[in-house]
Amino acid sequence: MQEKYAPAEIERAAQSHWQKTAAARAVEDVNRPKYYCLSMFPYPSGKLHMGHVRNYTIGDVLARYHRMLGENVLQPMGWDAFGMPAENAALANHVAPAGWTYQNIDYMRKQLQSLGLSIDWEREFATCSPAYYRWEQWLFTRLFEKGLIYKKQGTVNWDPIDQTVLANEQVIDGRGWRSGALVEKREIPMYYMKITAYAEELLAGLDTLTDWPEQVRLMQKNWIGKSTGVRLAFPYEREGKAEKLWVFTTRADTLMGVTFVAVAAEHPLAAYAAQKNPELAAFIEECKQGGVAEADLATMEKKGMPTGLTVRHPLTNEEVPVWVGNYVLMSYGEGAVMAVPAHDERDFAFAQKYGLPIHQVIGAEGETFSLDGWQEWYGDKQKAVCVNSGKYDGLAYADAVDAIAADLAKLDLGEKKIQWRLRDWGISRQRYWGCPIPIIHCENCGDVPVPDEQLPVKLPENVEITGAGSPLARMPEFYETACPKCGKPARRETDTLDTFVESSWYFLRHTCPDNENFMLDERVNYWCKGGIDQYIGGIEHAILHLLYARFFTKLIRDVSSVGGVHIADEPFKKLLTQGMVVAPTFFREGKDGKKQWINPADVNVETDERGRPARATLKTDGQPVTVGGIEKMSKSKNNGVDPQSLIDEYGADTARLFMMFASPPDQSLEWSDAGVEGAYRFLRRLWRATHEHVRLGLVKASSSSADLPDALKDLRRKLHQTIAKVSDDYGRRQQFNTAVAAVMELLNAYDKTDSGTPAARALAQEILEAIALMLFPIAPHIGQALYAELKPDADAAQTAFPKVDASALAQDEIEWMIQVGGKLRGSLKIAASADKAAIEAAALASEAARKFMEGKSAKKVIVVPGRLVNIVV
RNA sequence: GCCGGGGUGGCGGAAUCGGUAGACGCAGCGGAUUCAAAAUCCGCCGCCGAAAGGUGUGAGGGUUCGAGUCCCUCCUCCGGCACCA
Repeated sequence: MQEKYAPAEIERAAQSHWQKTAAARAVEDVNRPKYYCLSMFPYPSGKLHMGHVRNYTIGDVLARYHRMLGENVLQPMGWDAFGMPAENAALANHVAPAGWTYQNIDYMRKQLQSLGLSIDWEREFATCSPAYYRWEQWLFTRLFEKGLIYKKQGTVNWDPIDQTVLANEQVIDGRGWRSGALVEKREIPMYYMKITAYAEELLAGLDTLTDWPEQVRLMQKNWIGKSTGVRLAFPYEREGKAEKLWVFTTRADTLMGVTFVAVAAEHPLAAYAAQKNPELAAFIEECKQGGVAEADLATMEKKGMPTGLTVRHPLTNEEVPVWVGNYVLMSYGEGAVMAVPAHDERDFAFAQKYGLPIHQVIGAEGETFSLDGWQEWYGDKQKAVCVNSGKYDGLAYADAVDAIAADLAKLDLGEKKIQWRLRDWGISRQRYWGCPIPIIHCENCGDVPVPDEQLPVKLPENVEITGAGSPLARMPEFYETACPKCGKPARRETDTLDTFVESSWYFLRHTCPDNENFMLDERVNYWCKGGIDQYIGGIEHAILHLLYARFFTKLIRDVSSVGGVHIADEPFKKLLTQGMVVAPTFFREGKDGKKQWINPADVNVETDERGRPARATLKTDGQPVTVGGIEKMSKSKNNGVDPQSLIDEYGADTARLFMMFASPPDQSLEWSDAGVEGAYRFLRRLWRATHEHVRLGLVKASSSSADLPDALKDLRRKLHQTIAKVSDDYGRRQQFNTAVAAVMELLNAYDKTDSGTPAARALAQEILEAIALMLFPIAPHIGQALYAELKPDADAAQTAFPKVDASALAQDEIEWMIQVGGKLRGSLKIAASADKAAIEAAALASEAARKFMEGKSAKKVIVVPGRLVNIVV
């Protein structure tokens, strides 16, 4: 055995050994329990960052651990290869998005392989390959035929200078990121997926996902947002004709307090009123300014203008003025709301601003209402009752809603209704680097799906990106085609699909990536039975990606033409949401006011007393740069830290070990390489300990504590406690930092114990073998190498995880903590066989108790089994 | 604005079901080894205090024999908000 730990050498050897033995190759085998372990696939942005290392190391730890438990493990990898960054890179560097993407994939694959991940690379694919997206197009046409995909108008961000649609990310402070122009909302036709048809099932399914973090289930529940309320109408006359203005409310009990109605700027009634009202038309035009992101809409100043129109209150027939409000969302409910300023914060602020009346209709007997305290009347639905509401006075929330809904129903002006916050999913993108939408527009036949035999609709790969509009719309050779139905000249759709579509089903395709005839085959039945056993990915995907993936799983299940395969209701049985790796951001503002983001590696940073970056200068010119926030590592903020230098300097095992040791996986982690040295030191120390043992000669490992002297008995107990702890941390808890700490403690204890006797050498053999195997999931190369030295004929990658010897855990004495009045005052060793009375007596007689009870008698003695005794005086 | 999560020594973090706060590691300090350095090894290390002891988990309040953990109010940071992925 080599004396020095040489990571580069042993990592090369281990990786070539695993390749030779096909250690990570997954083969269907119905006789073994399967374990499909999947990490969210990366976008090929160029280089790995620390978030990737964290994500894929966690996945590999679980995959390797479960292999050691004897399960048939599948751990695949792919590339989420369509997306905006490729087009941005194309613009900046005059390269084709396809070439840029494939280059990135090649580089990042090498980086992943250098980490020693036990991935079955035979199942790799990139979503930008026609072999993958043809099945996405195929599914699109099936869903289109079933009406689960349909066309309607949608609102997008429009850059009037670049004449192009912008993503929300490309709208900065209401302006286009490249042109600087004020962004406008614009309505265009788009395809939508009817996710709302599955709202009820997506909500109910959350209750079955017991191995998902509660946090994620809660966020999805709130996102789907089921609320029960009343859809009701305010009647009015328009040019002599009776019309109804519909609104939705969850607070029908406040209907008698309505003092105005507000409609969205895009509402037809607003447009009608604006015809004879230039001022209102100007206001509606103003509302079009700015982007469509909800965070911006919700935080902007609430503005409104009266339309001059009135509607009639459905129950009192009183006139109610109609306003246009910029805070009313056309996309939720009816695009119109009834306003009850006395009992809604937003309505109250609006009424105050524009001098609209405020009528209290909720209260409690004997209490009075003042404008300052209006919130008190809103909050508690349980206690509140109707007041100033005529026949509804005295009714509590639920009764009032029922009574009012019943009266509205009699008038044909309303009914109870379930309302969802969830909206249908707009999947059209006016972009090039995505999956072409397989539709042909024919003047005679309308929107015709591309027939199966014409799939895939291939995306031309050699194109020039100009930043203005979609290149496909300028390529007659792409869009000029014939109608599949009537054969007349027709125009191919030039929009592409939202890239979330690719990531909504890739996990199924990994089971059968080579099938050229079907989207999926029976292999999916094996690997995905009961769902993918473990899914690992960033918490930032808690809602959108995970919801869309759940939705797609149900869609594919329900498309009967995907024959012979049985898809589970839910795709991911167990979910581990990784916390983000965050890092400080730095930037300089260019002459045009645009931010140029600078990588943390390129600046020198001064920190304040709280350790946060306060000032920074660019290394190349020594001049200051602006310090931004601490944010998740991303390409757009250029704050990703490349792990390659870490791997080059210390090896993959140290990088992996440090990443796992730095913090629990679900917690966000502010990147710092302080402490990498400690991980490396630990591996070196372990190497040295093993080398010393091997030098003295291999022996048979001990297997019992029966004849060991006390010191060795204690050490062997520590070993088996550690095996129990590490198994629990890998398996149930999925918390790897504490598993590493436990192994470190074991090595510390091992180092402190004398090792001369044959019994000690046998125990050393047992301990070192166990450490090599326990560390194998996290640091597989050194685990492989050390185990081979300790057991020359064995292969760690083919060896079971160490088992706990329960008899080694037995203890003669237990140390009890002694508390007096809840404060720790001492400790006491008592025989493990002592009963409760004996423990109480011993505690009361202890020196700590005597000293701190000050002669008072014990009022109560609390014994917490195996832990402490609290004497209450 | 809305939804979700976090805040514990100089730093990363531990404390798993309400029961020893600070495991493990980093940094620091003192020592050994060395011609010297690196590496390694030993010891110390929340704060106040000479000690006894007191105090301490973002702030304030509460429940409990006992609270980092449960409840209420607030501050602050991070993620998501439907076209970043």
